[in-house]
Amino acid sequence: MAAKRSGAGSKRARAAPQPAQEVPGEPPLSRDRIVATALELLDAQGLDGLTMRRLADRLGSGAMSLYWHVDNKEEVFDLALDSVLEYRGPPQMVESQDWRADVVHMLEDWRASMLRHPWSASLLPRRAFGPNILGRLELLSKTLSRAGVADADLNVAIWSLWNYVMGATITRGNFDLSDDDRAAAQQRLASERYPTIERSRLLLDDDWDGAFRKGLDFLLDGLAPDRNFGCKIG
Amino acid sequence: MAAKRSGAGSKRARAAPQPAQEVPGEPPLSRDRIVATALELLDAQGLDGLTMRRLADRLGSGAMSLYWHVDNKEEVFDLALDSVLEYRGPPQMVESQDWRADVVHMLEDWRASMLRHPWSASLLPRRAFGPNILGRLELLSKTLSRAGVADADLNVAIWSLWNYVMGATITRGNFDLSDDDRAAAQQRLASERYPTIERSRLLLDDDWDGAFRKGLDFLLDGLAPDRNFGCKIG
DNA sequence: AGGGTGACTCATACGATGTACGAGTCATCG
DNA sequence: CGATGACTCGTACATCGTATGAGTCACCCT
Repeated sequence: MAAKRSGAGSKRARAAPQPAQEVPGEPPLSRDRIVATALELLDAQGLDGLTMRRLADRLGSGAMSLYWHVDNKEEVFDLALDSVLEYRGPPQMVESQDWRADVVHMLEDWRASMLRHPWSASLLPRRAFGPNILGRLELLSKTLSRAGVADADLNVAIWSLWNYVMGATITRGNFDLSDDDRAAAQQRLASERYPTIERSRLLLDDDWDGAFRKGLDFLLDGLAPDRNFGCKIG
Repeated sequence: MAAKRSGAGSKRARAAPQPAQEVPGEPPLSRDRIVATALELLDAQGLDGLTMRRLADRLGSGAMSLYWHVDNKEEVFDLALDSVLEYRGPPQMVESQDWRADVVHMLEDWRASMLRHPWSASLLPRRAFGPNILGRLELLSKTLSRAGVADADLNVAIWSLWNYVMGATITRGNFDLSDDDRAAAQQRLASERYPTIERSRLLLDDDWDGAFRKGLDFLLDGLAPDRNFGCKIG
């Protein structure tokens, strides 16, 4: 019985009449504490490292207690992911002159936030859009719109940037762990018929940040509404 | 004991002296049959639908028998993924005039191959590069290189395209299942502070293919070595 | 004062999963 | 005929997510 499952989330409510006396043990369980601890665990042990039992242990509680605050493990993932994506945007970009720099900054911050927690990249492609993602998309939209992108092109622009950032981040997030793997793979190339990528040392290229930035520039060149920005010096 | 784990894969060898007499039951277990059946299962039931026991059942064998042909479940995923990415390239593109059309065709085929098996998108970002992926990357490299992309820019170009295709495919693959989810999410936008993406109906936009193509065009505009291709009429 | 209510915790248990282990079958070759 | 090695598979184990329902305790109403 109990309240459980009222509306969308799971419980909550009740103002704050906590008796304040459990100084010795642990503070009371709460959604926020669960999410914070899940983050720790994920950072320390990766995606598979997060289990409800381990999480509960770290919180000093029984495994099943978590389910009062959270519907299921999926929700823990969703919350952890969204918490990674929190954006403390530029304090005042109300009327920035350089929309392009703003966009680049936003997207680089986005990517950096996720790379700080490598598990988050593999987690992102899930249907739940948390408020923080939506916030980022909103800000991006607003910026592009204000920069002069026609409404008809807005969605294409946003999805293109999204795709690019997502792909770059996911790829990067799943790659840097395997340094010798990459070397091994690259070696395998030599013995078979992949001459071009073998020669360009594609799998060994380490300048992820630079490549991200350059590719983003290309994309923005294409998307730029002001076309004389679109033609770089070449 | 047994051979198990010799070199890289697991066994193989032995020419073909099969006695040919099990016509009634099932053909003998084999790596290929395992992968093919795994594909069926994945297509039918999704990522979580694939379990070693179910796979074995479908093959008419015991669960543990699989492990003779395959190291572990991970390897089944890797093989299934690579099999999805098989590329029957354009028969003769030895000296195609229109490299750009070639690239677009390759990338659209890539995306389409994965979308035909929606589970594959979430699976791709793993460190193992199968031969088919490498083959696609090689072909892409060769095409770009032949089109005049400088060696120094090759890797950036490839990774940019990779990122874009990956992001687009993963996003799409995880989205089309949730049609009302998207409607619900879009509705949620209205009640909160996301005016721009609410107005552009970002989450309801259904023209994935068109958006993919347009964004790709933008990217290629940026990447094009021939810069007068880079400036569209716009 | 006493009983009820609802918020919260947790022990136990269930059904699944991946796979280690080792015994089994059988064709082949010495 | 005995050995070898390819291959199959029953059993068992640890671990997982979570359903169920009993337990604790603060609070409110009468």
